[in-house]
Amino acid sequence: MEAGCENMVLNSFDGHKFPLITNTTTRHENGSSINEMDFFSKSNDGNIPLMMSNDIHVKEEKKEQHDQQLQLNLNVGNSSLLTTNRTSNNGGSPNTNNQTGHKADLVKMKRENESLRSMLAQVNEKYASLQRIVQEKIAAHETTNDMKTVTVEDDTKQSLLVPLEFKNLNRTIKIDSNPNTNKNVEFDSPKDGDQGRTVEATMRRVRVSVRARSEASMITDGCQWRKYGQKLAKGNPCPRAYYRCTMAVSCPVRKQVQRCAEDRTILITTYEGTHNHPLPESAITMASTTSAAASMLLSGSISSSDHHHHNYHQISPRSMLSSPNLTTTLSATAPFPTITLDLTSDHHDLRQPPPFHFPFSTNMHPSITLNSNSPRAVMGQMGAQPYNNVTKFSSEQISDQQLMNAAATAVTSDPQFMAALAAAIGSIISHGNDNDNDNNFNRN
DNA sequence: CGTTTTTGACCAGCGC
DNA sequence: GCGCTGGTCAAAAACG
Repeated sequence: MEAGCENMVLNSFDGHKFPLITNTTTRHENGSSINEMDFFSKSNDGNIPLMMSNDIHVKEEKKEQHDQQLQLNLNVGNSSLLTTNRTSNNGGSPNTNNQTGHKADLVKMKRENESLRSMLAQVNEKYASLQRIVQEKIAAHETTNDMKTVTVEDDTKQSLLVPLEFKNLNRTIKIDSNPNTNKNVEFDSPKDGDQGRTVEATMRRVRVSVRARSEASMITDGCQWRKYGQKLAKGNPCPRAYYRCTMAVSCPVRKQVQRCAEDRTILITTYEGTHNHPLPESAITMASTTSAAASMLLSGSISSSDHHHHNYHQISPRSMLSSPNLTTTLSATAPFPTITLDLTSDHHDLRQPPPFHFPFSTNMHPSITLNSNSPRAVMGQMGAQPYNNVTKFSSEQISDQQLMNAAATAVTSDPQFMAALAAAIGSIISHGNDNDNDNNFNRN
């Protein structure tokens, strides 16, 4: 990855509110304690990741208002609270009226709570159902795809340790050897027969970048890291720090942390490699998110209509992993294939976190019309130099129905894509389940 | 004293 | 082949 914001990409959570960013303290440079932004962590008393918020909106698109039961808006609780807090100070209402009003409010709140529980239960049911489908698809896929079991010798074991983490790299490598099957991911394809080594190398080379606004020097992702180097990269006055995972002796995962040259409030964290050890719960969200991103990159779920002229992809804004305003850009022309999750936005940073949106609302698919007319606009977002090979999905050109259809097709046609999504969603949902009675997500 | 960070040196890949 | 750059190593320093 070049200095600055090259290969960067995606954009997300625009227009949404994150909960207050929590800062944890971590021993760091110069041995001093530094602030560490923790947007994938849990609250003190709950398990909701910070990517979720006090204002949780799990909604389907407006077009699906007939399915009101899926709408989940925990803001209702706030309104109830406000109602409850009304007092007789204004106008001096009689106590009897107050008591009656309070009782009515309590009843109303109770009903709302029941309603919310019901909605949450339904969401959970749907999620479980989807997960079952995912598992069935994966099982079916694995039995029919003989290529899948050959190249990664420890695939099963690794899946147990780190579910779905870069799981389909083997497929990518295999398919790379067959230009007819997967042209859309063009990187580091092995040209010899040394697949064991190339699998390892490729697993290490696939990168997932996370851009987030933070004054902290590092984001907390649940893993333990040891700094092993620092460099001044060309074109960026901010040094790039190199960390390796120390949760296991031989864990190959590295990460680079650097501030964006164009906007130093943006922290760019680039992950590389696959953990070879069980992850703590607090690390699963980040791991799942990054692995989902990488899986999409490697599975070929993302593709361009013009493979030969566009190998830089931006999926926007309603793609994987999250809010309707998330955009994701893939770079296959960079030295390593890189997908960047951009958690920054012009109007909302992590100090004003957006509400969580159920990521299944829409999706993307290779059949989605591409718009390659505005590469410079994309690069403007990326804060990088103009890049010739940019393909941009234009959400404005795609109707919600098209997106939904595309999503359905993508999900049913690509089990690995489903698995990747399920991993990301699963971690979020499971955390949410653990905490459905507590909406205080703030830490400290 | 063990662990972590710092930082200059070293190495590999790439372009010219 | 040479220089540039990114990435890693490892000895020294710092820290708890």
